[in-house]
Amino acid sequence: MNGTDPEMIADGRRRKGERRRRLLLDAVMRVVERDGVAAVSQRRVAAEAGVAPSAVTYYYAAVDDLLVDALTRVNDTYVAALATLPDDADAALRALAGMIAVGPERAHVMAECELFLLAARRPALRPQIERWNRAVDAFLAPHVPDPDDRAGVCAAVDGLFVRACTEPGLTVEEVYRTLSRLVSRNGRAALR
Amino acid sequence: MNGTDPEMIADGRRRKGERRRRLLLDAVMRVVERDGVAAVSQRRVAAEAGVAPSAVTYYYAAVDDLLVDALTRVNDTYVAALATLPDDADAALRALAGMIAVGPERAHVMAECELFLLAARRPALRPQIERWNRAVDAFLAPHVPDPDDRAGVCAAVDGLFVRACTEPGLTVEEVYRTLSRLVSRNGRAALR
DNA sequence: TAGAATCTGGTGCGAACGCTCAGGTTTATT
DNA sequence: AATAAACCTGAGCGTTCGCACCAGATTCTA
Repeated sequence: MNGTDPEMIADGRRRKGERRRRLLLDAVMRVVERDGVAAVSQRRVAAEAGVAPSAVTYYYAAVDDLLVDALTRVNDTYVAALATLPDDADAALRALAGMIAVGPERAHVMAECELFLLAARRPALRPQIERWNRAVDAFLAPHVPDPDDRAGVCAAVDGLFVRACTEPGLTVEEVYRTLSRLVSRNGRAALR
Repeated sequence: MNGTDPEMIADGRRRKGERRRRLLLDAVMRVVERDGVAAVSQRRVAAEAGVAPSAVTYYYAAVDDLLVDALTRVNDTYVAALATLPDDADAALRALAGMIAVGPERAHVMAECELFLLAARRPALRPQIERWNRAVDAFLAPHVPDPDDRAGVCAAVDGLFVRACTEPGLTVEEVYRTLSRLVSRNGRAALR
């Protein structure tokens, strides 16, 4: 994320502004979770955050910018999470599966997916996509050395994210099983 | 698709109606292609089809129904296309890659992707998702016999669809390469 | 303490939205 | 020719939307 840690800002005015920004972004996420990206509007977010509609305009010139910022933040958390997964292949895959198949907390997963589709149309989000792709690729690199093999596993990770959106009942066990199969077939163990 | 072939309907009135319905659905696809699912509205579709706004309401009680119908049709074409792919593994994968990486004609690919995300919220679209998943699974079954291995390849297919949306420059060659790698690693050839 | 920067909430405009409805046109049936 | 069914439309109602504008409150700097 481009945002500096709010607590590190000296100026108390700006600090309050940053806090306010977070309030709005959290509200956006709640709206996305409940009604989807399409339902995100200036007024609705304001109502969700308990704030005057004009406050949204104050911090974001257009609602579109708000959306971009919110989805960027979601991507941040995922990229960061990928970077801190354990080194051990099995443990890492299990953790990744846990990130994908999260029953009730689907909001972030769906937001990440909607980010992908949104990026297909909005150039402003393209860098986020590339960041995500690079992060997945880097995470898999140690376990699936061959780039061509890795491309398939990367695609599968994306596909599993989508499936997690469409199938709320998807379990961590299922995702883990699929992932570990893929890695064992395409990864180190399969190399001759 | 539930719709009967319009040309087979005896009643000229209904036939005209069916033609009209197609006109609207084509307009929807054009709007989706240009501005995304979010931009689909009664008035916009009507304008795109060169029809009075009330005409949309006449054929579809709510715009949501229009969207469901349009996306269902897209899914129809994909499911049908999957069913008629050649038996030969290599030829089939090449054809599938051609379905995914279609440069300018991305509209249908994106529509299929948006269908997936929409279905995450609308129960009316759930059956379409399951139909798609079954179709992919059935297509891959001869080439990737083991169900657990197949799950990974299925996920990768979905992921490649998403990637085709976010990367307009994705080539058929790249997709084919990835797919054939996956199948050779997970499929018949890899079995012991 | 003065002044600048930041924040806040209220009001309102123009546009687009979904949807209803009364009534007119076309086509099929009898 | 008469009746009915299906098709089609223009006008319009009520709602929501994004955004602009601005007066006043708050907060920091000097």
